[in-house]
Amino acid sequence: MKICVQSSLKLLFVGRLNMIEFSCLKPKSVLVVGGPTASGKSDLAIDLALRYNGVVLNADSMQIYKGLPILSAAPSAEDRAKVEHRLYEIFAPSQNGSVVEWLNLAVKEIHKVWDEGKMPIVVGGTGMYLDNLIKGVTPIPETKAEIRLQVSEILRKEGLATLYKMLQQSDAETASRLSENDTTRVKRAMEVFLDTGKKLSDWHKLPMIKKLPEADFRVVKLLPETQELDECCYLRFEKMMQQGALEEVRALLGLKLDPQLPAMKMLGVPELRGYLEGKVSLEDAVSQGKLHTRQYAKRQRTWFKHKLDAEIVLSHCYLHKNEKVM
RNA sequence: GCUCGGGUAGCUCAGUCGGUAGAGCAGAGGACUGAAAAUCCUCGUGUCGGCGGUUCGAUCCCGUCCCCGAGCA
Repeated sequence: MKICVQSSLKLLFVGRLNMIEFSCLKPKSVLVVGGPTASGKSDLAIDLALRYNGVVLNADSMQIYKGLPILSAAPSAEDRAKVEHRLYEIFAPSQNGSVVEWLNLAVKEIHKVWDEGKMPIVVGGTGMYLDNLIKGVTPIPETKAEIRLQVSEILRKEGLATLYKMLQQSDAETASRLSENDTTRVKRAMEVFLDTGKKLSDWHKLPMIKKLPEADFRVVKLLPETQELDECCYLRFEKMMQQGALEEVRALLGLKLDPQLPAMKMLGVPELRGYLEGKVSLEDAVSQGKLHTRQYAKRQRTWFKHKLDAEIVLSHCYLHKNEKVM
């Protein structure tokens, strides 16, 4: 009988598949690929799928939407022909997805892939999604739509300062943890309190619930140095422009969606929209798009660096031989 | 050539009724528990265009020179 010892951290200096080896995979293993945008994780996922008889599952909060295949870097027909991809482009851009919605779908798909005798390969740049999948979620019930609306109204009429004061009174612990400028989190904390009658800080003291307690997560993360990552981001945005990103945004604007929707905030959309509406030159729009892409990549890099434990860390972008950086 | 604006942080600009200066953006690092490609936190010395003058003290006032923009010739 073979004795399995999970390898400790492997540091790879060249992003080539022949150096990536997962030993002792089990029937309930899940390969996880995390890393910043443009680091080549989708290609890595495909190569892993080819090698381990896998199905690629999306863990990216933007690639889940339809309508922006170029800007979201959705898998191409060619990629889909190589290996099966699931959970891509399944929500309308008018929808507002969430971590838990994704998580429920992902859990279902992972079970299906296991049942098919294949290896689920979860890949994405949304750290929080991977975190919730691997470490679990706090058991807070879904807040009611009317509560969320109520909080939005307070925010709109009274402002964030008022909302923050309310939070200080109802949940001082969370309030002190948050910045008074953090709209997203102050809102969320207030919604939870009003809906459940229980403080968010108390909810957080409960044990996390793992949706896949039986899963053996095997993680590889890409962590290229900033300079290399920047180059990858620039190239990627240029490629998107060549592929017709502008037309894609034009079509999206035709839908007249609420600009607050996640799909409307996708990198490149606000920038190219500025050009299409005659507010900035194309050159400026593109350089802003590149800039925001690399700023985003930096944020993701920070997340993955500190929050995603991995047994394999790649210190370069994962590129195929015909692609070159710089 | 003349007149009027300007020349201040990598960029755009504010300001100092004379006591050596500060915002936004960019940049660096960080956070992140149901919008996360979201949201947020921390970090600001630069010959204040050059040279003179006035002054205890000039980036600020005066002179002069250089550069940019607009107008007039």
